[in-house]
Amino acid sequence: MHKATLGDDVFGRLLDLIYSGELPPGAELNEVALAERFAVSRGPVREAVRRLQGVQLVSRAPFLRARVITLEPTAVRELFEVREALEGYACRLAAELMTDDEIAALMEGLEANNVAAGSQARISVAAAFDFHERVVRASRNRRIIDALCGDLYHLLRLYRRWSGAAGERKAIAYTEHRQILLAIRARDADLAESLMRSHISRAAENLVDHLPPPAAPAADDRSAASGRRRRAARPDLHECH
Amino acid sequence: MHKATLGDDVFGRLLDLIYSGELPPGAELNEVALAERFAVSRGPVREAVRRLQGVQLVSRAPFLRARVITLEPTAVRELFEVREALEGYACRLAAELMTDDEIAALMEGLEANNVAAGSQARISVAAAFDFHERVVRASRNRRIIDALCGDLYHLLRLYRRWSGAAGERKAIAYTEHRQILLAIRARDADLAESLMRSHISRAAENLVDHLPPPAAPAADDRSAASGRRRRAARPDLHECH
DNA sequence: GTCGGCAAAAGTGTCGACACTATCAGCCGT
DNA sequence: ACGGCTGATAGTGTCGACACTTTTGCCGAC
Repeated sequence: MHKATLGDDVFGRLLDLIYSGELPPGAELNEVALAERFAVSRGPVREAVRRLQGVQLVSRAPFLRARVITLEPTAVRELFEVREALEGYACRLAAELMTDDEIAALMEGLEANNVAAGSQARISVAAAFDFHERVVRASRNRRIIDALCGDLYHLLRLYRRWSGAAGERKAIAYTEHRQILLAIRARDADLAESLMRSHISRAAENLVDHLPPPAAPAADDRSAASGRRRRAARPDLHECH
Repeated sequence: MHKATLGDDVFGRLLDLIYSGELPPGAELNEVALAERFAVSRGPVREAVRRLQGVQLVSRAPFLRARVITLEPTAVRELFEVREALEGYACRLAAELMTDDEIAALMEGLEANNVAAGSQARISVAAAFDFHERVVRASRNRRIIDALCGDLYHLLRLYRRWSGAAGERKAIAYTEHRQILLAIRARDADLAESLMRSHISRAAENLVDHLPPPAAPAADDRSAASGRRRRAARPDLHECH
């Protein structure tokens, strides 16, 4: 069937490199180096980089080197405003369109995860993703789903990866998620949208407060380009939005 | 400075072909044919087509031919829902962020255009675009601005190009625009967002009602691929959203 | 006459080489 | 010594050719 093309493969691998921190924010993407590394020609690499540019994970000008985006607080704010608008609206649609069965299933998953959260915080995070994703998909709007679960989701992961936001929001998130779901079950679209917006807004504040120092422009760390350094302090710490 | 690259050039030219109707919805984009036509190699054409895919103006699977998107009513609805969410939010931000001077200037432009609309309907449309664009830009959110004035704007133009929506909304639009602007001036963010949403929602209904028949799958018109036919009935009729 | 398989054609994916542009080091003049 | 200029260098943009996939048209079997 759809035999995966090399470009798609390289795209995924570059995403992994970015998520893993091997390509930290601000790192430059050298087409030939990447092509060598992945043992492919420059064509697929080019295409993958262009796609990353389309997702706004890398910034690029015509003849200049492509760079992984930096984590400016302004950009974080703008990203979360878009999430507020889009995911809030998706939540409204969900309140109008979800079937009772879907709501019940989501509620069940939320509760089941909450009891498990005490011992294993990790799976709580995964479930938080799951909650947001399921609400978004319930909007039945392919364009919104693609935007939130595709492009914006990548950026979100990147920001979370590099933010030192602590886990205190994990506990709060459950409560907020539950309130949102209750509003959906009550078919109160206005309330559901409002709650989702507040939820995301608070997550944004939490995240921006824990952003790393603005990439201290001291010229000491001049080695971020092609090497494989800067191991992640906490290799896989995610945070609840 | 930024010497335009061939890929950018081809991208723009393809946009023109799509807008002009020479590449109608559903037409397939042949890379070699386009490369010949533009007197460039397949590389730039490939890149341009990929960018069009990123903007969702063409749909494409790995080894299949790229096609200009079709105008399904569902897709129109989804597009306008995104506009409702995003542009409504932008309107809220505008109500909070616009300076009094900006508001006064926009009001002035709106009024000036209204008096001119009686004689020349064409410029009224351009001004409607201008109104929406200026409100969006007032959101100060680069991500929202890029989305609405970039990707989604292209789609909007395409839909309007192929919809037979009549001009009765032009008159109504002025009133609605004015109400929105009054809400902004009153710094009533909730009202401004709500009004903008209603405005866009009504425009969506108007547009979807006038969509062309769902590309009647009768096999009579098998000639839509590479030639240059199907002249526009009304070469440049735009419609107010 | 219709259906299924097969081979040619059309089209996209990938590659390596060449052309053009930006960056940086060193040189010259002041 | 400092600033501007000029090469060399690294990197991206473009090209034409080849490999792989899908589609299409044809042929024979049922």
